[in-house]
Amino acid sequence: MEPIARDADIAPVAALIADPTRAAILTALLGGRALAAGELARVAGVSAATASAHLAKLLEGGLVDVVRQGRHRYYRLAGHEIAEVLEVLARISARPPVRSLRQSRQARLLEEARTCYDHLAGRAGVGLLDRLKEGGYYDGHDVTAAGERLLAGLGVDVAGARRSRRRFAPECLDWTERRSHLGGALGAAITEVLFERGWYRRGSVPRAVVLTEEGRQGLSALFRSKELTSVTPVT
Amino acid sequence: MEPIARDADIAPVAALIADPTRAAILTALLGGRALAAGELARVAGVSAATASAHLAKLLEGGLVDVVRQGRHRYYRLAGHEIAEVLEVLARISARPPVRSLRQSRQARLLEEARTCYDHLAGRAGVGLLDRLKEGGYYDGHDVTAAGERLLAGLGVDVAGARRSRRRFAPECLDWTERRSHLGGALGAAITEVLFERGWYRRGSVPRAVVLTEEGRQGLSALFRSKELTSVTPVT
DNA sequence: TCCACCCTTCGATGACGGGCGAAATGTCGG
DNA sequence: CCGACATTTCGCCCGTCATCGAAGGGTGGA
Repeated sequence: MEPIARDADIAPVAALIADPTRAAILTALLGGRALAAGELARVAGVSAATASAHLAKLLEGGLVDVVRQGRHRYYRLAGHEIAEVLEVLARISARPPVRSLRQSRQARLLEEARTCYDHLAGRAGVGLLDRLKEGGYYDGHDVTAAGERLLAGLGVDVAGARRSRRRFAPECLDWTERRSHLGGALGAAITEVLFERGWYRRGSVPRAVVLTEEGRQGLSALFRSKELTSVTPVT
Repeated sequence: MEPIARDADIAPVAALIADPTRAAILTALLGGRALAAGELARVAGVSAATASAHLAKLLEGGLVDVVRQGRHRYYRLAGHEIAEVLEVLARISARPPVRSLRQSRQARLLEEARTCYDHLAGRAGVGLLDRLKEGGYYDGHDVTAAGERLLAGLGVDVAGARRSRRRFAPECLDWTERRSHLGGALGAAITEVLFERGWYRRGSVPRAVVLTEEGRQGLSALFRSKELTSVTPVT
């Protein structure tokens, strides 16, 4: 890891993302889960052969990892840096017009709550950060003493996250809300706990997640104030 | 500015960056200055006709702005969001091997001090943030009272930066140093003053900047501690 | 052992896009 | 109004790459 060099050349990596099929694959993987090659082919709307060729290129370029399990090959993003690139690109990309009712429903689900690789995003993610700040649990770049207690009570391994080589608790601009949610090692650790507790579960739409009834109660008890997400349920 | 949509499609923007010639043009513009079409053609190593075609596409895609001045057309990045995308891409891109002595000199200059669109980066940028933190002028996401005084004394319009719609003072991972420098509205405001005072001036290499003798003295007086940059001059 | 299934490799096809030179457009200085 | 210069537009060539069907290679279940 010795930085020896002159200007990085960003063109090859950009070229990997530039193909619509590969972009669809990468976006699907932003959900954080590893998906099988066949699923990815279906999501991207191409034949298995085509998807396989694309996955080979993404692998070669270091954008994805693969884990072989029996006759399946599960692909996932190669790390959070890759997810960050995709998110930043999304911020400056036009959002295509809504074409169908189904798409607009999916859009609303994604805006409400989704994973950004390994941490919570969308209104839910932004709202969570707001509550942490309002309650004096987070001061903009670190957890306060009160926050340390709150998160320990939930079962979040704050010390472990702090030990990570990754940035601890950076704010991360949400591309739908245009406001910050919590990213980094802490954001990932908290999100992990939210899933373990069953407060959120993965939705049917690839990257979407949904607040469960336990989650609604747990979070409102935790913060004793307004709802974490908008009151109107997304249908 | 109503976010209505479903998933953004990142492929078109990525495709704009994916061409090596366009990537060279965009990277050159990361210096923050507006450059004429002819200069960009030379930098990218293509004919004027080719560069023009690329610039038209970048313009169409909203990645660059153009300002016409007489028979010249000066192109510049369309905003700091674009610069952020390029920086994040650079972080996950391989750095090509050094081919010549001239390139390795340029590489060292860029690693020492450069602009990242509108704020200071490289060892100089990272060092500046370190000094601000060490001196208790910056607490990780905002300026302290002491910092407010220090910067006011320099002539930095902190209040103006705070009023900006842009994020005020986010830390920004430097892709050569792999540590943070100061970005956002405040990073830009400070960098502007550093240039106005002649503490830094633009170097011959596109994005590089160099510390002047006044700058060395001014900064060391300001922080009364170690040098802001490494002691060995870059030759 | 054989079949069903998942995935990759192979070979062929077709389209998209970057490249240049030459000519056209526009701008400045006289 | 004219010649020098910056930039764009035009026409053409050519390489690259996405795509698919069919065949091949592994893996798991019966």
